[in-house]
Amino acid sequence: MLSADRKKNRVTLLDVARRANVSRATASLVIRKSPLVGAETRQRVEEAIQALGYVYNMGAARMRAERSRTVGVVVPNLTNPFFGELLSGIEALIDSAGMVVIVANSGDLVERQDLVMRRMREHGVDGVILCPAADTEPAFLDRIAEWELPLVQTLRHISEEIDYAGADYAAGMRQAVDYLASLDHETIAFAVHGPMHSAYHERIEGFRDAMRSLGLNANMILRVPDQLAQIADATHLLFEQTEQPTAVICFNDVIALGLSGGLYDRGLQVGRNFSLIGFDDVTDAEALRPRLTSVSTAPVAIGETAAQLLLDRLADPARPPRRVVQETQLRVRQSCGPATV
Amino acid sequence: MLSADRKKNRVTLLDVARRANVSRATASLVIRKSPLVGAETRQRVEEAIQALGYVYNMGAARMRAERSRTVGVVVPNLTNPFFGELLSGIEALIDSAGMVVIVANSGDLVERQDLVMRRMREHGVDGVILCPAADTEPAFLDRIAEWELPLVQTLRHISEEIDYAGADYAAGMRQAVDYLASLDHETIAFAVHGPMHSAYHERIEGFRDAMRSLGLNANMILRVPDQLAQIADATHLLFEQTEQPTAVICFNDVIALGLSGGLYDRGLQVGRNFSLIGFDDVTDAEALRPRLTSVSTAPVAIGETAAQLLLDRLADPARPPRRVVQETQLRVRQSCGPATV
DNA sequence: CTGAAAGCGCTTACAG
DNA sequence: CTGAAAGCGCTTACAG
Repeated sequence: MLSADRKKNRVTLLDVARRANVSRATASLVIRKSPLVGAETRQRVEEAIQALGYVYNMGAARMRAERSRTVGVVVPNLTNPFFGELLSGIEALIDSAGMVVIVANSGDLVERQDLVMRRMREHGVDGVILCPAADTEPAFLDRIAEWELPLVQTLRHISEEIDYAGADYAAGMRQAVDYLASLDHETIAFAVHGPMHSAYHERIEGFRDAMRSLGLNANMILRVPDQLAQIADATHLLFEQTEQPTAVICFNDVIALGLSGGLYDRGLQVGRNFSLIGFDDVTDAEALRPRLTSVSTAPVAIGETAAQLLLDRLADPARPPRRVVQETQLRVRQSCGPATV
Repeated sequence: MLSADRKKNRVTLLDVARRANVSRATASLVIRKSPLVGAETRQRVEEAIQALGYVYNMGAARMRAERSRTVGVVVPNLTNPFFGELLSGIEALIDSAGMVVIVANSGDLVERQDLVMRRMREHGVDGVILCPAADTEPAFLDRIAEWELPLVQTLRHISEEIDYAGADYAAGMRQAVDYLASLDHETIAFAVHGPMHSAYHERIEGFRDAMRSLGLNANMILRVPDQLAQIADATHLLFEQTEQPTAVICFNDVIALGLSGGLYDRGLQVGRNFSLIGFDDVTDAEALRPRLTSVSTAPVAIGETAAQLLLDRLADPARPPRRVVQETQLRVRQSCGPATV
């Protein structure tokens, strides 16, 4: 009954056209702001739209026009504030392009990612921005290319032939290492966790290269738990190495936050007895005590870039693929001090 | 050219039907898993789908069926981890119902919210979950009701006649106050910030009622900056009151994190010289030192509840409105100690 | 259980 | 600048 009412009441473009004494095609042109329509006609149509309370039906338009003004965004995790910031940047740009974003969570699982991408296709998104789940095969992206579904990779990349927006993680690592070296640290640990993907490897390699080029031991890499709550209790790992580190670089600020607590629990004073440096520079970094020195990767800006890449590709599907890699920035605060050996 | 190719190549239900030697209607029934189709016929159709690489066209289906399997979610902020967790809960449930979520950011601005809701309508979402922007007028929700667009409010509520999913903020405040009182605190400040909306007022009233019912001064409410980075510097406000508080309850964990730094900067030891209690219990609470005692409001669970309310309403548009208000839980950690006066 | 027909509300050429 | 016609790919009654 209800939906029957709704249907019956629905005012269509034809109703508008009739009331304005024009054809449906003309009314359609007015709505799409075509310059082909005369000012007087346009006004009549707009009045009719107002009077009738006409609502544009994207569903019908997309069917005919073969585009939906909809883009998909799939991320491995919605709970992590980092992805929230990324999403925020994407949404802002997509919105200002008059489009809308459909968001989905892959849980960093390739099977779910498969499902989610299929669903995106059925919903007829015009394109998708994907942070590929760990272990995504290149063949998966090839398949999407066969669908002719425009795609951009973000934060992690699998294929060189597909647009990518990210940050220069290796350079960020070099900034962190160089800074610690300038404070005379020589034995520096790198604490990592999480799944292994391009961003993971870039950070590891960045650390290694930077250490080696300074003639330092590049092998002190230790894995800590994924869950923030358990990281503090893994701090002892720092003190079970063959050599005693005086500083630790963290894969991300989550680890930095966790180790910061663990160091405190051991009675160490971060920035005095031990130096700690984070990665990502989430908002908490500034609020911590001592304030956390961290390498900023600006996720909001990455999101905006990813969205712009997709918009550009939609405009020209044939353009060559681009990689836009943002510079990172070291935010020096209080969590590092001179090496005291 | 490209899109022409795509169009030409598109395999439709009619192609599938022909290949399987059935009518289009029958093929449609198979896709929608209707029990009306015989097993042998079903299999033939499924083989044809496989062989042809048929992709279901939601756009066409939604037009005919008058529903889109799409729900809108509009939040005032995507950057705040709290909303990320809410969104995560919503997405999980909506996904498992075979639907998809369109997300939008109102920026907590009524004008943008207006725009965004209009866009949602044009896109034909089946319903929307809204965290209303501060200063949303009840008339705004009435208008949406006139659109016959199913709606559920979350975290904040404007109208009693519309479904709502939230937490019992007032009870949470009472838990915080009672706990501090049990440690003999008598002069307790309440630090707030942000826009004023139902959740704001509920916390304020919850604080006041709890304090008054213990015979304590319920008026020590102070506003701190919205931005985390600036909160620490507002800590002095705590020490410019007519009476000297021995504890502060924070409107949320962001404030708690900020004041925790500010207290540290003044040489105070949280949990010894001064007690601090947060609200929301974000993941950081456990990682801070001293560990932050906080009232948990479980945003993921609120998101799931909101999604379930919407699903239920979609199933029965006429059902009476419901309010589902989750219990909060006090997570006692290390940031509170006995009053030392 | 299956088929032929109508129609959802728009946009796109094509004429004029 | 405007109009008449066709069609996007499905689902929904209605017959059989």
